Amino acid sequence: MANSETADSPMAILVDDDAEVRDSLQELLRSVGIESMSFSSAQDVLSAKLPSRPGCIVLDVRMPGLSGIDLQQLLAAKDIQTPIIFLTGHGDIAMSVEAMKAGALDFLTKPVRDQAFLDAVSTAIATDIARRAALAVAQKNSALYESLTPREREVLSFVVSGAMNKEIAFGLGISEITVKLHRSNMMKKMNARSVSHLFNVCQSLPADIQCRLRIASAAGKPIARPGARGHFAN
Amino acid sequence: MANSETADSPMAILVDDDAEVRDSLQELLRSVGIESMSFSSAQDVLSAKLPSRPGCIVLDVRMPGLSGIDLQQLLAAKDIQTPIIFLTGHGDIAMSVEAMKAGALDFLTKPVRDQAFLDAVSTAIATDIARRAALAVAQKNSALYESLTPREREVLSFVVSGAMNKEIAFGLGISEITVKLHRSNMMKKMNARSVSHLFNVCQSLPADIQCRLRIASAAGKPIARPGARGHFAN
DNA sequence: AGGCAGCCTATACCCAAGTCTAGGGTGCCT
DNA sequence: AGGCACCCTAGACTTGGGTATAGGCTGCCT
Repeated sequence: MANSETADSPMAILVDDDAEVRDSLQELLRSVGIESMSFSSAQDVLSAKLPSRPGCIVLDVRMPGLSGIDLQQLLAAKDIQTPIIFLTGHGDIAMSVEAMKAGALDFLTKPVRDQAFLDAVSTAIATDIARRAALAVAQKNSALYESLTPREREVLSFVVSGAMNKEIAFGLGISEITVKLHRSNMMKKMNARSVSHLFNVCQSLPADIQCRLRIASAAGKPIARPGARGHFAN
Repeated sequence: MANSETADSPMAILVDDDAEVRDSLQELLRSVGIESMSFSSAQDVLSAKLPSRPGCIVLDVRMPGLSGIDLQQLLAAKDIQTPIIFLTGHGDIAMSVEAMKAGALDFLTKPVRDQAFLDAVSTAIATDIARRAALAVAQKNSALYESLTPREREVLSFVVSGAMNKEIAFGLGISEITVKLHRSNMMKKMNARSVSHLFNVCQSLPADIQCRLRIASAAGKPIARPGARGHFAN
């Protein structure tokens, strides 16, 4: 039926060693219009090229070879953050708690009520759509940041920390006018019209870059300061 | 032993209907220098005045009257966000998953290994310390925000959205010079030296206030704009 | 050797932001 | 009626940020 949309329609990934389970779940998902693909082992998932579509991964825990829990960790190590739902007949509390702490979105037990399963999958897909949207923004902005020269990045650090041009100039040991140049170029590259916009762009930047920003700007210390520069005092 | 420190030392709260369990856990915690108080029912916790110290709540699930799960929800409703650890002999996977989804930090089963219990409590306490630190900052900044007049709050919204004074003036239907006045007063009250600092202050503001900011500033739209004002173009 | 990117500097000018002073209006509380 | 908080406005001025133009330096690639 619905097959023409290989684009961005959600895709559930089922991993279970029991073919019967896979088929019935796929059928169930198809009945509500959710496409799915299935694997019979964790290894198959790792070696397969997963589609870059919003979706979720439904994992059995006990399988020959790698367990579902193992796969969860391996996927995390590969930085694959597609939401994971566990679905198992052989689990215990400790296992479910570990899985949840490791970021699983849900942990269902077989036999599962159809509606409970569909709800979990829907929630997971919605989560993934939101996650991917945020990721897309982060990557776009990350590319902007990468286009900056070293100097421009230093200036950026100072700017987001609230330093004035003259402070930046002092901090970098260059003239204020040069700071203006770098700053101006940086703002253009970051596609920011004002400091506020710059902040918004920086906000949705990968965590590692944000760290670099804060560390670098530690020199330019902001925060408080009662009678700083004849401004507020008086 | 350690009793003189009623100040900010951590305090675990144990809730279990079994006096023997309570006593042995308290003893265990005392052995590693963690103070604790215990309750025999969920009702007692709700009616008691909980100490405002960093800590965690250790909850049995099955108790006469309100269950641990019930108590978790009631505490959440009362906006008490002290980390919760479940410790139960009568749980199932569904229950543990629901508890974890509802924000529980851990879900242990009796009999519990001493070390596992202590680890969970330590982690929870550390979490709470961090949470409370963040909360303290949020409350301080929230107080700053509350001290603003309605006009100043409107101006703040525009400022964080990157609007220029003249845009703010147009948006509010007042003169640019009045905007400067409000803006200046607002910056002083918010204890911010620059737009960047203002942003940092706003960042650590309660979520509800941040919402108000964004909604209000939706009028002043930021983002992109190729040839906006003769600046970049040319 | 020439071209290019990145870095630094300078002068000059414009505009946006912030301050100071000095007013006028409203509504609320005592 | 006076005091106060909040809101609005104006003119004159200072400072900070941004642009344009114009130049010199290094190092890398072709």
